[in-house]
Amino acid sequence: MPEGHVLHRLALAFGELFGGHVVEVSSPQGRFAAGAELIDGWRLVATDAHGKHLFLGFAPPDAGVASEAARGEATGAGEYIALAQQGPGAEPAGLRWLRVHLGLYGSWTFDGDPEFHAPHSIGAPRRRVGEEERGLPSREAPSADGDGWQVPEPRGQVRARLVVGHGVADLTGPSACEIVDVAAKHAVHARLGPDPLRADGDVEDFVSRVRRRRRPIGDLLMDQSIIAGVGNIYRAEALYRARVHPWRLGVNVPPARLREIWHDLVALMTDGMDTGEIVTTDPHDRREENDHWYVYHRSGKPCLRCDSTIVEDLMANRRVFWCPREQRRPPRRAQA
DNA sequence: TTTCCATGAGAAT
DNA sequence: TTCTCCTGGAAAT
Repeated sequence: MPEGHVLHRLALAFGELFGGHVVEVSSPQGRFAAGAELIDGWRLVATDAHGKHLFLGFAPPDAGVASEAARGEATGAGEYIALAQQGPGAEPAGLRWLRVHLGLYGSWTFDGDPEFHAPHSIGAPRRRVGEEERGLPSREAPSADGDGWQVPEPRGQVRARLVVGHGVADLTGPSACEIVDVAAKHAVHARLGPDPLRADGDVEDFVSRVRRRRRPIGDLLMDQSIIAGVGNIYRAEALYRARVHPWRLGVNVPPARLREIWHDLVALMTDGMDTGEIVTTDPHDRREENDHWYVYHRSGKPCLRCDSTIVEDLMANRRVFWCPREQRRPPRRAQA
Protein backbone atom coordinates (compact mmCIF):
# COMPACT_ATOMS: atom_id res chain seq x y z
CA MET A 1 0.00 0.00 0.00
CA PRO A 2 2.67 2.43 -0.89
CA GLU A 3 1.75 6.05 -1.40
CA GLY A 4 3.49 8.38 -3.79
CA HIS A 5 6.56 9.04 -1.68
CA VAL A 6 7.55 5.38 -2.06
CA LEU A 7 7.49 5.56 -5.85
CA HIS A 8 9.63 8.67 -5.90
CA ARG A 9 11.99 7.02 -3.46
CA LEU A 10 12.14 4.03 -5.77
CA ALA A 11 12.82 6.22 -8.80
CA LEU A 12 15.77 7.74 -6.95
CA ALA A 13 17.01 4.35 -5.79
CA PHE A 14 16.87 2.88 -9.27
CA GLY A 15 18.71 5.84 -10.66
CA GLU A 16 21.47 5.56 -8.11
CA LEU A 17 21.78 1.80 -8.18
CA PHE A 18 20.99 0.92 -11.79
CA GLY A 19 21.29 4.21 -13.64
CA GLY A 20 23.54 4.02 -16.69
CA HIS A 21 24.00 0.29 -16.37
CA VAL A 22 23.05 -2.48 -18.73
CA VAL A 23 20.39 -4.49 -16.91
CA GLU A 24 19.55 -8.16 -17.09
CA VAL A 25 15.76 -8.36 -16.94
CA SER A 26 13.79 -11.53 -16.38
CA SER A 27 10.55 -12.80 -14.92
CA PRO A 28 11.21 -15.71 -12.56
CA GLN A 29 7.48 -16.09 -12.05
CA GLY A 30 6.89 -16.03 -15.80
CA ARG A 31 4.00 -13.60 -15.97
CA PHE A 32 6.21 -10.81 -17.27
CA ALA A 33 8.36 -12.98 -19.52
CA ALA A 34 7.34 -11.32 -22.79
CA GLY A 35 7.86 -7.83 -21.43
CA ALA A 36 11.17 -8.67 -19.81
CA GLU A 37 12.47 -9.88 -23.16
CA LEU A 38 11.85 -6.45 -24.67
CA ILE A 39 14.35 -4.72 -22.38
CA ASP A 40 16.65 -7.53 -21.32
CA GLY A 41 20.20 -6.35 -21.84
CA TRP A 42 19.15 -2.74 -22.34
CA ARG A 43 20.54 0.23 -20.44
CA LEU A 44 18.62 2.16 -17.80
CA VAL A 45 18.96 5.79 -18.87
CA ALA A 46 16.01 7.52 -17.22
CA THR A 47 13.72 7.24 -14.23
CA ASP A 48 10.41 8.90 -13.58
CA ALA A 49 7.60 8.82 -11.06
CA HIS A 50 4.17 10.40 -11.13
CA GLY A 51 1.74 9.68 -8.35
CA LYS A 52 1.89 5.97 -7.69
CA HIS A 53 3.41 5.09 -11.07
CA LEU A 54 7.09 4.29 -11.47
CA PHE A 55 8.75 4.51 -14.87
CA LEU A 56 12.15 3.11 -15.78
CA GLY A 57 13.42 4.15 -19.21
CA PHE A 58 15.61 1.77 -21.19
CA ALA A 59 17.70 2.31 -24.31
CA PRO A 60 19.54 -0.27 -26.42
CA PRO A 61 22.92 -0.94 -24.82
CA ASP A 62 25.10 0.67 -27.46
CA ALA A 63 22.80 3.54 -28.37
CA GLY A 64 23.38 6.99 -27.00
CA VAL A 65 20.40 8.63 -25.43
CA ALA A 66 18.27 9.80 -28.28
CA SER A 67 17.18 13.29 -27.46
CA GLU A 68 19.17 16.46 -27.67
CA ALA A 69 18.24 17.37 -24.12
CA ALA A 70 19.69 14.17 -22.78
CA ARG A 71 23.03 14.38 -24.52
CA GLY A 72 25.89 14.61 -22.12
CA GLU A 73 23.73 13.76 -19.20
CA ALA A 74 22.96 10.12 -19.66
CA THR A 75 25.43 8.63 -22.02
CA GLY A 76 27.93 6.94 -19.79
CA ALA A 77 27.71 4.25 -17.16
CA GLY A 78 26.32 5.57 -13.93
CA GLU A 79 24.56 8.47 -15.60
CA TYR A 80 20.87 8.82 -16.08
CA ILE A 81 18.07 11.35 -16.14
CA ALA A 82 15.76 11.74 -13.17
CA LEU A 83 12.72 13.16 -14.87
CA ALA A 84 10.51 13.72 -11.83
CA GLN A 85 13.09 16.12 -10.46
CA GLN A 86 13.34 18.09 -13.68
CA GLY A 87 10.90 20.35 -15.39
CA PRO A 88 9.06 19.22 -18.49
CA GLY A 89 11.02 18.91 -21.69
CA ALA A 90 13.91 16.73 -20.62
CA GLU A 91 12.32 13.47 -21.65
CA PRO A 92 14.43 11.40 -24.04
CA ALA A 93 12.59 10.06 -27.07
CA GLY A 94 12.48 6.51 -28.27
CA LEU A 95 12.93 4.72 -24.97
CA ARG A 96 11.12 1.63 -23.83
CA TRP A 97 9.55 2.32 -20.49
CA LEU A 98 8.91 -0.17 -17.75
CA ARG A 99 5.78 1.05 -16.00
CA VAL A 100 5.10 -0.35 -12.53
CA HIS A 101 2.18 0.25 -10.22
CA LEU A 102 2.49 -1.49 -6.87
CA GLY A 103 -1.23 -1.56 -6.16
CA LEU A 104 -2.15 -3.01 -2.81
CA TYR A 105 0.67 -5.42 -2.21
CA GLY A 106 3.47 -4.73 -4.58
CA SER A 107 7.01 -4.29 -3.35
CA TRP A 108 10.57 -4.11 -4.59
CA THR A 109 13.30 -5.92 -2.71
CA PHE A 110 16.91 -4.99 -3.28
CA ASP A 111 19.98 -7.01 -2.54
CA GLY A 112 23.58 -6.65 -3.49
CA ASP A 113 27.18 -6.42 -2.51
CA PRO A 114 28.51 -3.66 -0.26
CA GLU A 115 29.20 -1.50 -3.30
CA PHE A 116 25.54 -1.78 -4.13
CA HIS A 117 24.54 0.81 -1.63
CA ALA A 118 21.65 0.29 0.77
CA PRO A 119 19.99 -3.01 0.13
CA HIS A 120 16.44 -2.52 1.18
CA SER A 121 12.86 -3.31 0.45
CA ILE A 122 10.55 -0.53 -0.54
CA GLY A 123 6.81 -0.61 -0.71
CA ALA A 124 6.32 -3.84 1.11
CA PRO A 125 2.81 -4.25 2.46
CA ARG A 126 2.09 -4.30 6.16
CA ARG A 127 5.38 -2.76 7.04
CA ARG A 128 5.15 -1.46 10.53
CA VAL A 129 5.82 2.20 10.67
CA GLY A 130 9.13 2.95 12.22
CA GLU A 131 10.56 -0.36 11.23
CA GLU A 132 13.84 0.07 9.49
CA GLU A 133 13.80 -0.61 5.81
CA ARG A 134 15.77 -3.74 5.44
CA GLY A 135 16.37 -6.20 2.71
CA LEU A 136 17.19 -9.83 2.68
CA PRO A 137 20.55 -10.70 4.06
CA SER A 138 22.83 -11.73 1.27
CA ARG A 139 22.96 -15.46 0.93
CA GLU A 140 26.61 -15.34 0.11
CA ALA A 141 28.69 -13.18 2.36
CA PRO A 142 31.82 -11.95 0.67
CA SER A 143 34.71 -14.16 1.65
CA ALA A 144 38.37 -13.40 2.01
CA ASP A 145 39.48 -15.28 -1.07
CA GLY A 146 37.53 -13.11 -3.43
CA ASP A 147 34.19 -14.82 -3.71
CA GLY A 148 31.85 -11.92 -4.26
CA TRP A 149 28.16 -11.43 -3.85
CA GLN A 150 25.95 -13.94 -5.59
CA VAL A 151 22.51 -13.27 -6.97
CA PRO A 152 20.11 -14.92 -4.50
CA GLU A 153 17.33 -17.28 -5.52
CA PRO A 154 14.03 -15.45 -6.11
CA ARG A 155 11.92 -15.44 -3.00
CA GLY A 156 8.17 -15.67 -3.48
CA GLN A 157 6.37 -14.74 -6.67
CA VAL A 158 8.91 -12.51 -8.38
CA ARG A 159 7.21 -10.90 -11.36
CA ALA A 160 10.26 -9.02 -12.55
CA ARG A 161 13.93 -9.26 -11.68
CA LEU A 162 16.49 -6.60 -12.58
CA VAL A 163 20.11 -7.60 -12.23
CA VAL A 164 23.32 -5.66 -12.62
CA GLY A 165 26.77 -6.91 -11.77
CA HIS A 166 26.59 -5.86 -8.16
CA GLY A 167 22.97 -6.06 -7.23
CA VAL A 168 19.42 -7.13 -7.89
CA ALA A 169 15.91 -5.73 -7.53
CA ASP A 170 12.95 -8.10 -7.33
CA LEU A 171 9.36 -6.99 -7.93
CA THR A 172 6.52 -8.91 -6.33
CA GLY A 173 2.78 -8.39 -6.35
CA PRO A 174 2.41 -5.35 -8.62
CA SER A 175 -0.95 -4.46 -10.05
CA ALA A 176 0.78 -3.26 -13.21
CA CYS A 177 4.09 -4.20 -14.77
CA GLU A 178 4.40 -3.58 -18.48
CA ILE A 179 6.54 -2.12 -21.23
CA VAL A 180 5.10 1.02 -22.80
CA ASP A 181 6.27 3.51 -25.41
CA VAL A 182 6.49 7.22 -24.79
CA ALA A 183 2.98 7.85 -26.09
CA ALA A 184 1.47 5.43 -23.59
CA LYS A 185 3.61 6.95 -20.87
CA HIS A 186 2.29 10.39 -21.74
CA ALA A 187 -1.26 9.06 -21.61
CA VAL A 188 -0.64 8.04 -18.01
CA HIS A 189 0.70 11.49 -17.12
CA ALA A 190 -2.31 13.06 -18.82
CA ARG A 191 -4.85 11.32 -16.65
CA LEU A 192 -3.02 12.10 -13.42
CA GLY A 193 -3.37 15.28 -11.44
CA PRO A 194 -0.43 17.34 -10.18
CA ASP A 195 2.02 15.49 -7.94
CA PRO A 196 3.37 17.33 -4.88
CA LEU A 197 6.71 15.56 -5.32
CA ARG A 198 7.28 16.45 -8.96
CA ALA A 199 9.11 19.51 -10.16
CA ASP A 200 6.13 20.35 -12.36
CA GLY A 201 3.57 19.94 -9.56
CA ASP A 202 1.40 23.02 -9.57
CA VAL A 203 -0.56 24.11 -6.53
CA GLU A 204 -2.98 26.24 -8.53
CA ASP A 205 -3.73 23.29 -10.77
CA PHE A 206 -4.63 21.31 -7.65
CA VAL A 207 -6.82 24.10 -6.32
CA SER A 208 -8.76 24.48 -9.52
CA ARG A 209 -9.33 20.74 -9.86
CA VAL A 210 -10.72 20.54 -6.34
CA ARG A 211 -12.88 23.62 -6.64
CA ARG A 212 -14.64 22.22 -9.67
CA ARG A 213 -16.02 19.26 -7.74
CA ARG A 214 -18.96 18.93 -5.43
CA ARG A 215 -17.45 15.90 -3.78
CA PRO A 216 -16.07 15.53 -0.26
CA ILE A 217 -12.51 16.78 0.05
CA GLY A 218 -11.54 13.45 1.61
CA ASP A 219 -12.70 11.71 -1.54
CA LEU A 220 -10.98 14.20 -3.83
CA LEU A 221 -7.61 13.80 -2.11
CA MET A 222 -7.73 10.09 -2.93
CA ASP A 223 -8.62 10.74 -6.56
CA GLN A 224 -5.42 10.47 -8.58
CA SER A 225 -6.79 12.74 -11.28
CA ILE A 226 -7.16 15.53 -8.71
CA ILE A 227 -3.83 15.11 -6.93
CA ALA A 228 -1.44 12.27 -7.68
CA GLY A 229 0.36 10.28 -5.04
CA VAL A 230 -1.80 10.86 -1.98
CA GLY A 231 -3.12 7.69 -0.36
CA ASN A 232 -5.19 6.90 2.69
CA ILE A 233 -2.60 7.90 5.28
CA TYR A 234 -1.57 11.23 3.77
CA ARG A 235 -5.24 11.98 3.07
CA ALA A 236 -6.27 11.52 6.68
CA GLU A 237 -3.22 13.23 8.14
CA ALA A 238 -3.21 16.25 5.83
CA LEU A 239 -6.88 16.94 6.56
CA TYR A 240 -6.25 16.68 10.28
CA ARG A 241 -3.29 19.04 10.12
CA ALA A 242 -5.35 21.53 8.11
CA ARG A 243 -8.30 21.06 10.48
CA VAL A 244 -10.62 20.22 7.61
CA HIS A 245 -13.41 17.69 7.99
CA PRO A 246 -13.14 14.91 5.40
CA TRP A 247 -16.76 15.30 4.35
CA ARG A 248 -16.60 18.96 3.59
CA LEU A 249 -17.23 19.46 -0.11
CA GLY A 250 -14.21 20.43 -2.18
CA VAL A 251 -16.03 23.42 -3.58
CA ASN A 252 -16.53 24.69 -0.02
CA VAL A 253 -12.90 24.54 1.05
CA PRO A 254 -11.36 27.99 0.69
CA PRO A 255 -8.52 28.18 -1.86
CA ALA A 256 -6.13 29.40 0.80
CA ARG A 257 -6.84 26.29 2.84
CA LEU A 258 -6.30 24.10 -0.21
CA ARG A 259 -2.96 25.76 -0.83
CA GLU A 260 -2.05 25.10 2.78
CA ILE A 261 -2.93 21.43 2.32
CA TRP A 262 -0.85 21.21 -0.84
CA HIS A 263 2.23 22.81 0.69
CA ASP A 264 1.88 20.63 3.77
CA LEU A 265 1.73 17.56 1.54
CA VAL A 266 4.86 18.70 -0.26
CA ALA A 267 6.66 18.87 3.07
CA LEU A 268 5.24 15.64 4.50
CA MET A 269 5.77 13.61 1.36
CA THR A 270 9.26 14.97 0.78
CA ASP A 271 10.11 13.84 4.27
CA GLY A 272 8.55 10.46 3.49
CA MET A 273 10.59 10.19 0.32
CA ASP A 274 13.77 10.98 2.22
CA THR A 275 13.17 8.67 5.17
CA GLY A 276 11.02 5.91 3.71
CA GLU A 277 8.36 6.27 6.34
CA ILE A 278 5.32 8.40 6.90
CA VAL A 279 5.58 10.58 9.98
CA THR A 280 3.09 13.41 10.27
CA THR A 281 3.09 14.30 13.95
CA ASP A 282 4.97 17.30 15.21
CA PRO A 283 7.50 16.19 17.85
CA HIS A 284 5.86 18.17 20.64
CA ASP A 285 2.54 16.40 20.02
CA ARG A 286 3.96 12.91 20.44
CA ARG A 287 3.10 11.22 23.71
CA GLU A 288 5.09 8.16 22.83
CA GLU A 289 8.03 7.86 20.57
CA ASN A 290 6.11 5.88 17.97
CA ASP A 291 3.16 8.27 17.71
CA HIS A 292 3.72 8.84 14.02
CA TRP A 293 0.16 9.69 13.02
CA TYR A 294 -2.59 11.88 14.41
CA VAL A 295 -5.66 10.03 13.19
CA TYR A 296 -4.85 7.26 10.72
CA HIS A 297 -5.72 3.89 12.33
CA ARG A 298 -6.30 5.64 15.63
CA SER A 299 -10.08 5.42 15.95
CA GLY A 300 -11.12 5.02 19.57
CA LYS A 301 -7.88 6.55 20.80
CA PRO A 302 -7.47 10.05 22.19
CA CYS A 303 -6.53 12.89 19.89
CA LEU A 304 -2.91 13.80 20.51
CA ARG A 305 -3.86 17.47 20.73
CA CYS A 306 -7.29 17.64 22.36
CA ASP A 307 -7.99 14.16 23.83
CA SER A 308 -11.22 13.80 21.89
CA THR A 309 -11.84 10.30 20.65
CA ILE A 310 -10.73 9.75 17.06
CA VAL A 311 -13.49 8.37 14.87
CA GLU A 312 -13.64 6.58 11.54
CA ASP A 313 -16.14 5.92 8.80
CA LEU A 314 -16.18 4.52 5.32
CA MET A 315 -15.79 6.86 2.37
CA ALA A 316 -15.90 5.25 -1.07
CA ASN A 317 -15.16 1.93 0.61
CA ARG A 318 -12.01 3.19 2.26
CA ARG A 319 -11.66 3.89 5.95
CA VAL A 320 -11.27 7.55 6.74
CA PHE A 321 -10.25 8.86 10.16
CA TRP A 322 -10.64 12.22 11.82
CA CYS A 323 -10.88 14.07 15.10
CA PRO A 324 -14.41 15.38 15.66
CA ARG A 325 -13.14 18.38 17.58
CA GLU A 326 -10.05 19.45 15.66
CA GLN A 327 -11.87 18.92 12.38
CA ARG A 328 -15.31 20.36 12.79
CA ARG A 329 -18.19 18.92 10.82
CA PRO A 330 -19.31 20.83 7.79
CA PRO A 331 -22.70 22.55 8.12
CA ARG A 332 -24.35 19.85 6.07
CA ARG A 333 -22.89 16.43 5.52
CA ALA A 334 -22.74 15.19 1.97
CA GLN A 335 -25.41 12.67 1.20
CA ALA A 336 -24.01 9.19 0.84
C1' DT B 1 -4.25 -23.88 10.12
C1' DT B 2 -7.39 -20.61 8.32
C1' DT B 3 -9.17 -16.13 7.88
C1' DC B 4 -8.75 -11.41 7.57
C1' DC B 5 -7.09 -7.35 6.05
C1' DA B 6 -4.15 -3.58 3.87
C1' DT B 7 -0.74 3.00 2.33
C1' DG B 8 -5.09 0.66 -4.84
C1' DA B 9 -7.64 1.03 -8.81
C1' DG B 10 -10.08 -0.65 -12.76
C1' DA B 11 -14.03 -3.28 -14.35
C1' DA B 12 -18.52 -4.97 -13.67
C1' DT B 13 -23.12 -4.39 -11.88
C1' DT C 1 -21.85 0.50 -5.24
C1' DT C 2 -19.72 -4.12 -5.57
C1' DC C 3 -16.43 -7.18 -7.47
C1' DT C 4 -11.86 -8.54 -8.63
C1' DC C 5 -6.90 -9.04 -8.80
C1' DC C 6 -2.03 -9.35 -7.11
C1' DT C 7 0.66 -11.04 -1.82
C1' DG C 8 1.96 -11.83 2.76
C1' DG C 9 1.80 -10.54 7.77
C1' DA C 10 -1.16 -10.65 11.71
C1' DA C 11 -5.12 -12.15 13.96
C1' DA C 12 -8.32 -15.63 14.76
C1' DT C 13 -9.45 -20.42 15.26
